[in-house]
Amino acid sequence: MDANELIDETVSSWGEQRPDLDFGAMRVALGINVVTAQYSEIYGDLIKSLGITLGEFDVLATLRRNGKRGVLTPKEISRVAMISPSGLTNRLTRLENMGNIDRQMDPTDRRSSLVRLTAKGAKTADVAIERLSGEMNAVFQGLNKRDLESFVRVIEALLQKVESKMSRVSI
Amino acid sequence: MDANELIDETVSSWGEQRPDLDFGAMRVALGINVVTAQYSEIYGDLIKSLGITLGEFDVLATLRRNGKRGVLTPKEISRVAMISPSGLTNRLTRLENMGNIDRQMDPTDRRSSLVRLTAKGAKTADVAIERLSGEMNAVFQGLNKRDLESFVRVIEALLQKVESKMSRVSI
DNA sequence: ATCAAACTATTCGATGTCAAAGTAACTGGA
DNA sequence: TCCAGTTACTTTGACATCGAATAGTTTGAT
Repeated sequence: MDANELIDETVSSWGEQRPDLDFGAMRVALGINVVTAQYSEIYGDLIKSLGITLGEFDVLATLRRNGKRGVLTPKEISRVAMISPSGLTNRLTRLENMGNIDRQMDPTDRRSSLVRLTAKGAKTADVAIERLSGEMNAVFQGLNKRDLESFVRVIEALLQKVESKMSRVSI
Repeated sequence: MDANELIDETVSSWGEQRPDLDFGAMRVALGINVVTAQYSEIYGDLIKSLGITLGEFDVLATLRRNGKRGVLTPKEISRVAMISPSGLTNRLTRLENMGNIDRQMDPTDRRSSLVRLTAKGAKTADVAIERLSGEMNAVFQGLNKRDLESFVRVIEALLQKVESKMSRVSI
């Protein structure tokens, strides 16, 4: 039984148990969930061989997008990586111990610090983004062009509906 | 800055840093990720008031789809809920302590057990699915019909590409 | 009938996350 | 200048999850 069948079975059994409810949107919502979960696992495995997790890559990628020696404050990183302050501290500590980043005092604000990619960290980020972009292109290759355009429109519309709170955007 | 702009900025900054790579698929992939993360949070908050998490609801829903007094073995639950055996044991223990399920010996296989919804658990599942299906319908309401059909086709195509390993399907 | 292999659920240890409290530093109005 | 409020990061404690190891049970080959 493949994923689509399992989703169909889930939705239809709900329809039997609760005929008073409308499960029209549920098939789509479940589909998105499963697709995301599956590909997150694939992407995670892809960079696991580099010795980092997807969450740690979020941080490296956010820095790398700021330049080969990207420098940002933890505050700026947490904004786009959507992680709690305590979670970010732990990620930064791990990445620092691995030698992928270093932390320096911020001369203009002693509460803050400056997080900077090391040469090793930049290399890690570059290899990871090469693999990820390649995998992503492979995933969407061969899909109907018109359908894909509609797909993007729907995603954008859904995003506008929740634009209030921001979330994970790195990679 | 809304979600779409943030994604655009992410992709375009990657394009500047790595002009040798193709980030065509990345905008779509990031969009799906963000949409899923956002709505998972919304759905999670929705049922938090019932005193359970989204993962615990996965279990209750899997049982409830099997009837008002749904009975399944942990093995069967873990198959569709995509959770490790140890993680499921913990979820079942929590749900049992809350009085949402009970566990009995399986008379036909003494290695296994039978997990059954209590009346309270069935009620919890019913209230939760009412809220969730309502919220899901609201989310997709007002979207272009043709685009939505294309959207579903793309989701199904993506699912077929990963049909090997199965994942979270409950709800 | 016996026994090795497979299976089911649980326990244990480690990991990663968050919320809340804590520490230190900055800011601006009186 | 003073100091209350805000901000930035870290620490702490609680918790959910996973992988590996474990205990008991069933299955199947001989």
